[in-house]
Amino acid sequence: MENSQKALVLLRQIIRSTDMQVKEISSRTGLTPPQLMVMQTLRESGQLTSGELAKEIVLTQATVTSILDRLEKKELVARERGTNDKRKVWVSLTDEGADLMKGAPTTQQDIFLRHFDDIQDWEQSMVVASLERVAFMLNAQHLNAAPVLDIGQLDREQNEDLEI
Amino acid sequence: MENSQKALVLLRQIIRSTDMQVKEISSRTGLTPPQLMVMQTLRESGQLTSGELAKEIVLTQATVTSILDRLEKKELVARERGTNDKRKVWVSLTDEGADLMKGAPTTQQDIFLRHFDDIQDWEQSMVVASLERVAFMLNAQHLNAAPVLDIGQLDREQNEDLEI
DNA sequence: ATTATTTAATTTGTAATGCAAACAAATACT
DNA sequence: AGTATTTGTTTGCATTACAAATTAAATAAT
Repeated sequence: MENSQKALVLLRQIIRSTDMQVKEISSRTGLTPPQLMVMQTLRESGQLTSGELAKEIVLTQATVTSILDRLEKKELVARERGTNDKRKVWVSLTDEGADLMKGAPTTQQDIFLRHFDDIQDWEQSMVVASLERVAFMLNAQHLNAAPVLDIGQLDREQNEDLEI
Repeated sequence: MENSQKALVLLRQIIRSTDMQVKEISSRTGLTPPQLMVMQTLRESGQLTSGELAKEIVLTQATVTSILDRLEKKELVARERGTNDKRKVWVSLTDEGADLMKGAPTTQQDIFLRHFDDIQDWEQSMVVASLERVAFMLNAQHLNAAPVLDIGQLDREQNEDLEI
């Protein structure tokens, strides 16, 4: 098999594997995948406004609002109106929410890290370098998307958005 | 930053990038992500029964049924009752559906491949080896989490190639 | 052969995403 | 002041996703 084909198959395996882990952690915590994503983001970033949260996980504000409604009802997150700018709504994990996230959710990373730490130093560097390569190729692909595709469909898609 | 942390961040980038590409292709083809996944699977595997399809994309039959309902209404897939075993329902792309999938959907791979082909041979090998490493680490992690996965399935899936 | 069990897919009912559009409130701009 | 923009919510709608119940067909058991 070609190297390129191998790479694609492996990528798909990685994606799928990660996806299934997300589902597993979700069911273990009693959260849906989007809810889990919100919780993880909050754990990492601490306090965020609803809008920042939406941007971070690439969903509409409306969608995030409804997700937060349910998490708030479960008392896993708390909303607090900004005192300075009263339009803003600051969202954070409650103690209960932080507790929940302390348990299962890290396991995904933990087990990966345990394996990762087991391999040789040079191999770690190799893996990182390769992932950088792949990320770049995928990312370039995203930034390039419109010009190359040009399926003649509707929009022209200006690609000014850069991130990393 | 630690190698392991770098690896995790990169992995997340890769996942996110892929996710956004899926969304992009979806909106371009006028399909939802799950619908796209069904279409892609059908394009690859040709004719499948509803149940095989569900297993392949890891969703319930009930869910697949409703997705197929909509794809059938758009005349992108066709359902045909099995003549031999009349319980089975064979699903396949219509000409229209195949046409739609001929356009954008492959581009994801195409652009990646173009970049991939550009890099040196030794680097390709390195990337593949690294992805194998990562896939293994993620996989082991998954197998750890869900101890035993239904042995009955393995019997039935002797013809299946890459399933984890 | 008749009954029971299993298999394959659908139907039903319910919760949750996800978005666009409309909306309200606070802030910024001129 | 008066208008525009930002921030978040609400509303309405299509879709996903699943469990449980259901239908129909095939297979097993007695």
